[in-house]
Amino acid sequence: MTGHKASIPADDTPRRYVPPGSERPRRALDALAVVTCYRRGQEIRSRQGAAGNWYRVVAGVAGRCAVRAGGRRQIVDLLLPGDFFLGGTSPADLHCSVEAVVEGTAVACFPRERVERLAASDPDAAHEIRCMTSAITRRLEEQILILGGATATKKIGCFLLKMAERCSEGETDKNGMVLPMSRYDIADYLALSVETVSRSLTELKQRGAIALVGTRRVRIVDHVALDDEG
Amino acid sequence: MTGHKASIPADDTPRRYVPPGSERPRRALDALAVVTCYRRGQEIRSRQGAAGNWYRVVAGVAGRCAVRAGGRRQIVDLLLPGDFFLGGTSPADLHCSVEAVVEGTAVACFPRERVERLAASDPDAAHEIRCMTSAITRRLEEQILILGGATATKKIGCFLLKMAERCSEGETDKNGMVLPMSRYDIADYLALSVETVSRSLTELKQRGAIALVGTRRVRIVDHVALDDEG
DNA sequence: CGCTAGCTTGAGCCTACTCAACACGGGTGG
DNA sequence: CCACCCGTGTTGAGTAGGCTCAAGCTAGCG
Repeated sequence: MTGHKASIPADDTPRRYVPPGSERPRRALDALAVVTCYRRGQEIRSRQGAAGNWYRVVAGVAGRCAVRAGGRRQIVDLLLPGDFFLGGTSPADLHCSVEAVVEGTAVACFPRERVERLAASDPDAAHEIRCMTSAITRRLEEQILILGGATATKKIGCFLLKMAERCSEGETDKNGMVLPMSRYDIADYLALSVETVSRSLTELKQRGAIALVGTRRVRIVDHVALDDEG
Repeated sequence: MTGHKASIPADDTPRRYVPPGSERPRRALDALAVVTCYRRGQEIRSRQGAAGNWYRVVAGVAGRCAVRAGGRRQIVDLLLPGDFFLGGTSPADLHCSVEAVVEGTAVACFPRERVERLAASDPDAAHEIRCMTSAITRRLEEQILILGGATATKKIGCFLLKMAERCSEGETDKNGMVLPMSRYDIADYLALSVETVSRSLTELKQRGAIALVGTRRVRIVDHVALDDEG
């Protein structure tokens, strides 16, 4: 497998982030947000009480990472802008952290107690929290289906479809989407080796299922060929 | 892979279940429960509105199953007594169902609207619901870690450890635990072939990491040997 | 210019899948 | 009772897919 050691970046402290004007507050929850900006590879963790805080990715990409025995990294959950996640409550014993996958990832933090209090007083907010958790569950289940896939090429295919659908807000796919992560990150996300990721992508390209512009930009040509049976 | 087609059992309708005396009502939620008993392989689905109901396994084992192109079954989430799950909100397009893994699996159903109403009025119940969802999330994340494991033997090892810890309530492991599922089910749960599951178990036995009594009863001898690096 | 990080490609090996055969136990029906 | 079947589990032989190791290639940057 990869064995891609978690790269420790320059350790300047995360700096407070000024929310851009395009991000308008939408819900009662947003009043609680504290947005912070992280460098690539930097660990995302609030300064106040570690456990149970809610987070939302505002920009960039984050990943919940576990490090296995042997130094292999696994990205358990990949978080794109708009995705919520719960910090601190890691899978049991496994050493698990959340880190920024791309430079300048901005993450909003919602302190646990304040969320709890808001949920207790505001039924709408409570309902929204339940929707957030069900979105998390759906992501994880889809990831399980991808990981259970038979071959590497099918894993990559499903991954690309899922990413296209998750990235599609913003720029519609005239020229395809930009993969927001390196081959190494994809490998750690799909439990493959980097070489296999690269080979599968070139195979899909030669098959005519996708088109690659540079290394990061992907345009999906044949959706059916990427689906579970290709 | 397995290709173990979902076996269709005799289709008598699920019959109402009389809760045994040992199950005392513990929470406000339990007042909403309707317990039903299912035969092995039978699909678990409430007669009233399909989507969004809460469930809890009372006895037996249930599994959230997806069927891939090619007929392969994958058990996305394995549910033991005490585990909650949310019905209906399947992973997107994939045809997904919940079915009883062992004969006589009893499942309590909590109708969606009533749970919602209870959550809106009772902060304690709302908090408990949040705990249930975080338990679901933890299960799924651990499953992702297992599926991302390098070799089949490590997958099986982690699976056995996890099962031992989840089954440990009740009979402590004097003579080990009883695996509540067939090799086929384990294969579909870990995305392996049945033969590989069988081979890995015998390998672990010969290595002295586990002891097998018959086919279903497993006693874990060397916990460390089963952990991620063996 | 050299360095590094990211990406690709090749060669060889090893693991897990496939196909196949067989053992075993519990049904069911003659 | 035995014969038979079916579901389950194990084991073997051969194959194919992915990992490892290794080399080379590009782009960005000091």
